[in-house]
Amino acid sequence: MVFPMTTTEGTSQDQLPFDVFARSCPSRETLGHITGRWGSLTLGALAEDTLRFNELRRRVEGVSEKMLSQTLHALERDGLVHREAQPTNPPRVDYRLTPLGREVTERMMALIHLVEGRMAQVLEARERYDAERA
Amino acid sequence: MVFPMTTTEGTSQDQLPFDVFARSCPSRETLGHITGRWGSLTLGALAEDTLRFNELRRRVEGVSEKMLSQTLHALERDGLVHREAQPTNPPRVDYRLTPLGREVTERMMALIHLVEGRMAQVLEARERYDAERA
DNA sequence: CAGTATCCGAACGGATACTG
DNA sequence: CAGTATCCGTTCGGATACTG
Repeated sequence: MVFPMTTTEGTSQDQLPFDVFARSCPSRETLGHITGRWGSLTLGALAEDTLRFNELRRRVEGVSEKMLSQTLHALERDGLVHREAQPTNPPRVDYRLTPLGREVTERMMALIHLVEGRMAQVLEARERYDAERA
Repeated sequence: MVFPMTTTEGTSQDQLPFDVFARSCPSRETLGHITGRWGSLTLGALAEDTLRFNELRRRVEGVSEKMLSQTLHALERDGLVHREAQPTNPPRVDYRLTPLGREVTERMMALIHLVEGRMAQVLEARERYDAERA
């Protein structure tokens, strides 16, 4: 299957042109940016607020400058995050979700909240699993 | 903050005991298994069907035996996937989602479908981004 | 403040060979 | 078929130092 680099308007095929299960579909890369170790947390941190670089660093505990920078670049390039630099001194840069980013983050937060809410169950499952092969 | 290793029933605190934004909250690890490179696709593959090991390998294009095995173990330990081995020859092992796994996968698929449906927009954003610094 | 550049160890992950 | 074991290159990612 070939993945179009432009929109598919004008075509009338029923099957979706993008499929994350396909090895080289670009949607897999974008899903990677969103679900990656720092991607999901960065989007989540921006879910409620516009934040500055170091505010993000504090909110996403454990992320390094390098990784946060990389993550933001990837999300900005994919059109999920908007970067706005004020030409002041000291510099001030605000990051916020784009409309597309908000859609994506809504679903990601639904997943995150479910996981947080079911962690007790997960920890029980782990104990059972570990006990069975002890 | 200390994360409880048991359920929190009986407490009446308003704040959630688990928080993925906290550096050492175990929910971050589980979210990692779910959103990891192969975790999301493995769950997605099991969304509709019970599948055998090699069926999964074919469905999740590009995954190696090693990674699929690791991924399934992690998901099984977290109580998201159930493994059922028939003691036949040749061996037959079926993997299917647990009820918890189905809840998680529902949300993950909502995210995946959104991303697939918005990829044209993402690719446009990338072209704009790349053009601006060419 | 908001990053970039470099170094370097750790973890990821693919290929291959092997086992029950 | 359903895995495990090993090798080994690639990438991830943290610490540190530096720039505008």
